Amino acid sequence: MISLTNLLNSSNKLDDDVTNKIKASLKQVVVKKGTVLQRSGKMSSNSYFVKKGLLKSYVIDEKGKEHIFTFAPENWLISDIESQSYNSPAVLFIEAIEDSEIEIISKHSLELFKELPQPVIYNELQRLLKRCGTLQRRVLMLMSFSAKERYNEFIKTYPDIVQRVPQRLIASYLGITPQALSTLRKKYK
Amino acid sequence: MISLTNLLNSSNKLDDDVTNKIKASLKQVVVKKGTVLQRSGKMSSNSYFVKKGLLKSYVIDEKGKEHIFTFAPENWLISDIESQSYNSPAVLFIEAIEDSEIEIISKHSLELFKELPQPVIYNELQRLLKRCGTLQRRVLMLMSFSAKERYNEFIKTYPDIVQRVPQRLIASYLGITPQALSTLRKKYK
DNA sequence: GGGGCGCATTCATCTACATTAATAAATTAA
DNA sequence: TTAATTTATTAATGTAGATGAATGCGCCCC
Repeated sequence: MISLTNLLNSSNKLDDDVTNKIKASLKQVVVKKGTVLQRSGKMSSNSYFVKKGLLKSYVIDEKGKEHIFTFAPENWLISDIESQSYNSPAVLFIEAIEDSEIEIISKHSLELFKELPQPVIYNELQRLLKRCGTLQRRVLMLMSFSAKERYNEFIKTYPDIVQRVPQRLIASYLGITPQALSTLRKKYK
Repeated sequence: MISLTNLLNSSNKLDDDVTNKIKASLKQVVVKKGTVLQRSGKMSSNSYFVKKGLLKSYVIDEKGKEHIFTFAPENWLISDIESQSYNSPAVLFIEAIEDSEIEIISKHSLELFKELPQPVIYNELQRLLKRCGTLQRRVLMLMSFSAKERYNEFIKTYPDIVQRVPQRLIASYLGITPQALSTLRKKYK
C-alpha cells in the first residue's frame, strides 16, 4: 500500500523516531462519493493524501458558483496551501468525487515535519517546487490562453481525469461554463 | 546590505562552508531600467534576488501580447519556477523596470542548497509554501473575480507597486487591457 | 421497469472585456 | 527648450463566453 509515509521514506531508509511519530499521527478514513472532508471557513485545515479514489478542491463564489482548484487522484496530496501557510481559515472545500480511501495529515502532523532529517526535507522542497511550477503554469494559462487552448492543454496533461469526471467539473476547472465547454467540443470535430 | 545569504543565515548563525560556497557563487549586477536579464527559451534559468529596484517577469503570447506574472521589489526573489523545477527551457522573460541592483543565483548555486543544514532548508520550505499559497490565491482570483475585484485586491495587497509602475503594467498583471483598467478606474469615483 | 434526477446539448440573448482608433497628457531624449 | 516616444483616456464596435431556458439522455434507486 502506498501512503504518505512511503513517500517520506523514499530518500531515507531508516524508520526513525520522527517518521514513526508522523505515521502514528495520520488518520485513515474511507469516504463515500460526495463526502465533504473540509469546508471553507474552518480554521487549521488539513492535508489529504489520496490512497484510492478521487478528490476535488474548490471555492464557492458570492453567486454560489463553484470553481475547481484541483483534482487529486491516487497518490496525490491535496490541501488548502494558502490557509496552511498563512495560518488563516480555509478558503477551499475538499470533497470526494469517487468513493475514496484517504490519509488525513493534520496541522499537528505537519508540524512534526520540522524534525525530519535534512535529505527528507530537501526532497519535500523539490516536490513543493514542482507544485509551484505547476501553479505558475496554471496562472499563465488562465491569463494568456483561450478556453479552447486551456481545454486542449488539460486533456493532454490529465487524460486520465478526463475519463473519470463529468464534463461540468472540467469546465469548472477551466474557468468556463459547461455550456461553453460543450459548444467548444462540438466545433472540434 | 540585505542579500540572499542574509536570509539564508537567518535561522543559522554559523557561517559554515556551504553558506560561504553559495555566497561566493552569487553574481552581483547593476542594471539599467529596461535591461532584460533573461529571455524565454533559455535553458537553465537563474533566480534573481532584488537588492534595490524593481523587476517584472512575463510571458509573450503568440499574438505578441505581454502578460505579467510577477513584480519583484526590494528583497524579493524572482524566477521561472516552472523551468527550474522541471529542468525545461524558460518560459518567462525577466526584466528591470527600474534601475536595479541584483544578485544572480545560478542553477549551480541552487544545487549547492542541497548541502545546507536542516533548519535552513526547513526555513526555505516554509518560504516556498507561502509562495505557493500566494499562487493558489492568484489562480482562484483569476477564476472567480471580475476585473474590478481583482484590481481592488491588487491595490490592497501591493499599494507600493501601484505607486511605482505605469498602469498598463498593472493591467497586464490583472489580465486586462490598459483601456479596460482606465474605464474601470473612472467608474470608481 | 418506471419515475426522478443529474448531466450534456442546443439555442437565443446578454455582458464584460477586447480591439481599434483618435486625442491628450506626461515622460524621455536630444 | 523642443521634438519624440510612451502613457492614459475616451468612445465606437466586435466577440468570447455567460446566462437562462428548453430538450433529451443515461442512470440510479425504490
